[in-house]
Amino acid sequence: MSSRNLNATAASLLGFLHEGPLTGWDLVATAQQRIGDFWSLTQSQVYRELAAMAADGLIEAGERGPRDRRPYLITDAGRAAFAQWLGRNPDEETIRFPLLLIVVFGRYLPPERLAEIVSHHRKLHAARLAEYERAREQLTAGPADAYHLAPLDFGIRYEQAALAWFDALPPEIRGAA
Amino acid sequence: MSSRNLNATAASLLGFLHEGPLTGWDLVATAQQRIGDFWSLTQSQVYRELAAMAADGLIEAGERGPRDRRPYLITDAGRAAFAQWLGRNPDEETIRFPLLLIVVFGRYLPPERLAEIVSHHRKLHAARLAEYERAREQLTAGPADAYHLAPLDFGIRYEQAALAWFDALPPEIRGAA
DNA sequence: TGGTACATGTAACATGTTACATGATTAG
DNA sequence: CTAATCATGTAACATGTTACATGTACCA
Repeated sequence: MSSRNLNATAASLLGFLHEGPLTGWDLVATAQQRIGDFWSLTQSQVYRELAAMAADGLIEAGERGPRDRRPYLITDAGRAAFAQWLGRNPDEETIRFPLLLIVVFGRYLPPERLAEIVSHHRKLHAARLAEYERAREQLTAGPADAYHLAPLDFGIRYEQAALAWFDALPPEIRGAA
Repeated sequence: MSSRNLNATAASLLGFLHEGPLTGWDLVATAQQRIGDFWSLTQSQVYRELAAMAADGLIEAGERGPRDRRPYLITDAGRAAFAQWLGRNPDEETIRFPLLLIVVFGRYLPPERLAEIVSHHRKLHAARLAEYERAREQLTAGPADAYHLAPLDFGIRYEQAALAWFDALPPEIRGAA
């Protein structure tokens, strides 16, 4: 019961556990699929948070199943902690964009190399946009779920804005016309 | 000379030191102003990286000036390390967007509260857009500097996309019409 | 029967955050 | 003379990343 206060990663795990017991492994997969586009986490982190939350009484481990699967269930204390976290004003987003650092210091790089880096990243964004659009088709095929659609819609708008930015870059950065 | 390889934060400090010697304090201010919108760093981190880079021979401390100001100058090894870092393929950006977590779990929150949170964040984004636009006016007033303008342009497009997203949210999330 | 995917966990380290301690200089 | 700002730095801790160790079950 060390009772640190909940971070967003731990809180998200509690969120998923509202839908039923899940193992660490399942939680990693669920989180990557459902929030991975705007909230990254690793397997190590998940097991660490699960151990801490179990110690704090927010979750409880069930019996081990096949392959040592160990499902966790949320407790009433866990539900309360989640509700408390959810009602707080969330922090503003942080963006860490290494490519923009390269651009800022672009004068120190041979122009062709800069253009190559930029063009490579444009491709990555185009691919992500395509992926998001496929995901949206899948989501909108089933019953409407505004809460899942909204973040995806953000991703789509974000990638569209990014592509427009790439295309508007001046020749010093983007390379030959 | 422990020679870890350069992280983006340390590399950025080296980038700024190309323009002349700066103290830790100056570097914090410079970094926050020039790259703070897409690469956050704290004062603690800067002093830590400076100590590490000095130990690695990438920078050298000059004589202490008034108020114990301690300017650092980049060495040839530092310039080489920077060039090497700059030429690498940068990682993809990471976005950590707590508001989207709240939205994903929005079904567990009273609708008015969700709408309130969302509306508050919309205001923050509108304010950031206004700030960026002011900054762009200032930048475009002087001699054109594509390398600084480009990241700012990204910020503007990003905030515009964000605002459009807010305005397109369905009533379940955004609140009453 | 051998490879792949499933599953848990630890260790070590890098990075990021918050708070504090200390003192110098400047402006009012 | 006093408050604000400048300036350096440390300490403690939270979070994020990478690599590894161990073993299970399924499927071709």
